[in-house]
Amino acid sequence: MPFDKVETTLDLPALERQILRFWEESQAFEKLREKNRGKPKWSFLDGPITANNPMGVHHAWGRTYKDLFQRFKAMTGHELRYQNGFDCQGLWVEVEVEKELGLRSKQDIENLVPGDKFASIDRFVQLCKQRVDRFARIQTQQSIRLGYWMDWDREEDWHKPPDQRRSYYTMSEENNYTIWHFLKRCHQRGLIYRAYDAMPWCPRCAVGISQMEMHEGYERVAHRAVFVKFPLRDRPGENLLVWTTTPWTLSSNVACAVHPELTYLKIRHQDEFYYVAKGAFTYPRLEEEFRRKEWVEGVPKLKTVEQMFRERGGYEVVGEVRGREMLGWRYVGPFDELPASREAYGFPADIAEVAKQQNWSAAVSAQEAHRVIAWDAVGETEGTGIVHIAPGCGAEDFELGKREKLPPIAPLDEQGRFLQGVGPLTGMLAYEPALTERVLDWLRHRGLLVATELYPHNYPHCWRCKTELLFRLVDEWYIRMDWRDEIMRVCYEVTWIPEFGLQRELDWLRNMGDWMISKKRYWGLALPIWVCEQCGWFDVIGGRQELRERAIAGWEQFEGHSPHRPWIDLVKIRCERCGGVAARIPDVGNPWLDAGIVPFSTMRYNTEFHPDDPNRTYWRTWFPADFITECFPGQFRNWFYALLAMSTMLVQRAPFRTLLGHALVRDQDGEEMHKSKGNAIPFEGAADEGYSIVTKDGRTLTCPPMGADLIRWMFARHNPAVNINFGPRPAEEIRNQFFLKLWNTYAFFSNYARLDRFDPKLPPVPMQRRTEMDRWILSDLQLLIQTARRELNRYNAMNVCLEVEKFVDEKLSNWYVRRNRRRFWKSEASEDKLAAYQTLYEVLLTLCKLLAPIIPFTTEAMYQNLVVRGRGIEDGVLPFSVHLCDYPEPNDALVDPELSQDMATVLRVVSLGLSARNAAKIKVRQPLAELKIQAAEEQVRRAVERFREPIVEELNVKQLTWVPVTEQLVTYRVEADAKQLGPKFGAQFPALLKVLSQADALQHETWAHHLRHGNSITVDVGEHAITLLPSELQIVTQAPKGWVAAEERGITVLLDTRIDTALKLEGLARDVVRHVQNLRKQANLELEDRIVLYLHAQAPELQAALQAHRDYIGAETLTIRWANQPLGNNAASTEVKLDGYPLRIELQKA
RNA sequence: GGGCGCAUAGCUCAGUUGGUCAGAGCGCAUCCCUGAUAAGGAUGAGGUCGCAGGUUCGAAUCCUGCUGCGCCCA
Repeated sequence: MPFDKVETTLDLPALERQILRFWEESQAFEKLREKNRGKPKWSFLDGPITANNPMGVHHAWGRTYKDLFQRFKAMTGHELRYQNGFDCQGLWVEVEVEKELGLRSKQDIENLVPGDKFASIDRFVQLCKQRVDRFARIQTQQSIRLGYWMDWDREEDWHKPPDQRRSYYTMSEENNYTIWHFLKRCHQRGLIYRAYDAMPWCPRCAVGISQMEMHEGYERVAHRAVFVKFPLRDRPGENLLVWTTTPWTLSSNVACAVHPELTYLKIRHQDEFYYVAKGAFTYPRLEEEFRRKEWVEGVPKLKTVEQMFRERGGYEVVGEVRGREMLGWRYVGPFDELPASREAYGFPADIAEVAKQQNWSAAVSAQEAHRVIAWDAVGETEGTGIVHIAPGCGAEDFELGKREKLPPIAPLDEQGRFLQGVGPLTGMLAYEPALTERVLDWLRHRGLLVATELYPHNYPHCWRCKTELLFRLVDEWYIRMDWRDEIMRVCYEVTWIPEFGLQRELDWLRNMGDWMISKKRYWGLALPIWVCEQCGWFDVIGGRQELRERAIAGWEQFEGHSPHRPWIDLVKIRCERCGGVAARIPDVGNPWLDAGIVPFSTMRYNTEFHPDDPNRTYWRTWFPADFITECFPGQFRNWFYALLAMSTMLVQRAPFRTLLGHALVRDQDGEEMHKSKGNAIPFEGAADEGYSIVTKDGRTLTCPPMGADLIRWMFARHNPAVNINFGPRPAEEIRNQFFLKLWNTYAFFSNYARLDRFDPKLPPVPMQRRTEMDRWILSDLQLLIQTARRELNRYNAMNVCLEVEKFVDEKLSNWYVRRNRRRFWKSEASEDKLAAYQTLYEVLLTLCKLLAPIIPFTTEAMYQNLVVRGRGIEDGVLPFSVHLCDYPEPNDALVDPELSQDMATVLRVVSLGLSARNAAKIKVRQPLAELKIQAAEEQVRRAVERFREPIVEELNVKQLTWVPVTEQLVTYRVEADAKQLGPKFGAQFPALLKVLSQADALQHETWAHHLRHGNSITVDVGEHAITLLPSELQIVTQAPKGWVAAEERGITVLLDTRIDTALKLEGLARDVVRHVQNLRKQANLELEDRIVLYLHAQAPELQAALQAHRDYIGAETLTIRWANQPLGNNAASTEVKLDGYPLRIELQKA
């Protein structure tokens, strides 16, 4: 069974496609599951990926970890679940479906089937499900391409409902009903409540935006800001000067706030008086931003308030008043004549009703309530220091309103359109420019408008559709989180990687508000809250069975549908308070509920769905998960939070034991990846198809595919706590630095083993009869196995990869193979050659298994050749795939610490020798007579004696001499650092130099000795004794004439640089060999081809070299016949120059 | 304003029981190799390990304060 020939040009994507077919045909994954069935369990819980778009390359980071640790656990003999998860429900899917259909509003959605809201919602929800299915399929294919082994859905599975598929889907019935169970538990503890708040609202999506979502949508825009006067009621001719960037909210003004401790100016301007904060009056607003160009194109610099008054005819400061003295002043609001300002408890009526019930407001209208109130948050750096308060149009305003018992005016419907009762604004959209103009007209007509300006600021936009947000007073449902201490306790059960994860999670838990769980949308968890329209009673339903039992209407129509809108909305239950009919609230749920329940919903916790396992045996087996891993930014308040909160509520335990968080993927220059910037990399592009990116300087760069293994390695070798800079440049680096070295070492082995018909099944050469080099590489290999096992068990892939890179590069490729090439090249079979093959074979095979979890394709390809082709598995001893192998165990008998240490020393000595050659500018091909080595440590001597031969060969010297420390090898001189000492001593410096240069050798040695021990020296210059610091002097090593020295950390080497004729000729011969080899290659000869060679030179020196080293040249170049005459036209030929002398080379295959 | 994290060579980053740890890669310089070849190798220059204190025989590593940056929260 010969080994296959291995090409040294590695086409990773092509190789991977081949391996994917092999796995598919050989059922490798299924065989692996069979192999591990019944073994100890290792429970991995997949965080669901949002099935809304194709995966980007950034998803591959987490998925690399997921796969590699699962594979590692499989190879160490564990049974796993291999269940992937898809996140299905939520606004993000809705928005994409809307885009596809060209829908612009909720009205459009509800009119998908014209005139039939129920059918429209049904259709929309179906389309959302279909989109999820579409992208779940795509992501499945992509994940398979990454080499991610999971129990993926197959063709037949896609036709089944989500509950019956292999992956889990958060839209499944079991998932939704299990959340109901959780919410019911919350309700039983009295934690579910409904509350009103003035919250950010997207008028296009007609939905509330949570604080967290709002952070994602800030953009700098310029708004028309207005200065408006509010006439004071009991002070004729006097006005408050108010400023706002949202003129539409003036329609809902109820109060004005001042800071009680600020000083306010009273200003006379055109026979009227204005109040404005003293600091605000002259404050250079946004000057810093203007200077830093954090600005909006085309917007002029802002004026100070003072400047505006001056431009409008001047002003005069006539007095000062403290904010606290202004409290309670009553004023006339700009829209007081409209009905909305005249309703007691506020506007519109339903809000007023709530305000009355909840005691937010006194029994007054906005018009009656107008007054100056105190607020500590009022500042002087924007506006006028007098803040207009509209409790129906801002979160802080709403809080203030409740404190002051002010009636809220909430003038907008859910699309941001003004309701009836707001006069000329009625029917207009709050965010349309025409509305602002109408407000300005209204103010102008009444003489209230003092000035307008364009004001640039960061304003929140909808994170999905980019529409500017408004603030609306709406009711939402919440889970009260006053049981946060319970969750915090549970956090300590978890091993957090990185460790600071615990602190972050605790910090979030300490500071988070109540959990808003409702969204006024269509596609998502149907919140199981039924409300009585008569009396306001509500209850939470805990599952399908309970709903069926309590349904008084609609169950028949609903039955057979998943618990989604609109069907679930048909089911009514009995109000237990008044006996009326309770209907489900139309809201859908927060998607983090969907993802947070999965430790229960995917593990047969819900006995309604698993009547065959009433004691939850399965759940007890797999809960809690041993391991989860996700991208951490954001997840401390999202998935991790939801998991911990829900599990704490249900079972008072953490649902996972270890959490590995990783940071973000950036482009190769450290910039955030964005499709619009052109620097984002699609997954297929990186893995398989090639891709292009736009670089920092705007050029488009077309890049070849990396292959999945290269992607995986780049992620695996990175520190998970730090953002990764990902792109073609680092990919190329890693490819050359690691992949090609591993691959070419493997190719080297395979190709020679093939020629030699090496049989891996031969009895092993005993260790005592292997070379020290063999035993060394095997020893270090055991240490590598130890490291890999230890670090993977700690979920630290980076340490494994970095150690492996070092091993492959420094030890295996650049030392072991390089030093041992000739053992493989020898033509005769010998025990030494067999030992070399067996050693390298074991190293490569072990590396295969060691790395199989990280780079499953490359290692499989290597394994197929090394084992299946090269050894044969027909005896059934060895598995047919590397992934069915056991993970390597270190063999302590092969560990030899002394040997490892000695080899490390040898590498240092060689490096020193090369340094010396470099200093002498003599290339390694030129042999030299002698190398002397000196060191104090006995261990160095042992190492040098032990590895005399490789050192001699590597440094190409004829003789290696050990020199005891008692013998003087080099001399030291001390030289002044003129840059430091010149300025220090000035005119004295030349004298100092003279003293140093005239001191004798012994004196210099003594000084050097002191300095080397970090001590200062004292020098007499004229009549002064000068103290010199080690940093001010340099120690110069001086070698004897004809020698060159190098020294480092207690080891000194001395190289004889004198080249006599014999050495010269040998050097020339080596050059000849090199040129012949070059020509062989040009002639496309195979490694093993024998040749006829013709060499011709005129120069006597060259002739002498050819003659003296004829046998050597012949042996090196596989020459079996020497030609005395030129070989003619069929031969490959060339003319080269050696040391300036021409040499003619001709050769042909023998 | 509070929390968390980061700060090591021009760039990107390794460096956990505090003791040859001052490192790697890229870039740069000089050179080598030319059967790993649209690769590879060697050598070299380059850092007060953010700043200031403290603990210790000894600190890049532990503690405190400060500065700067990032993220989160208010």
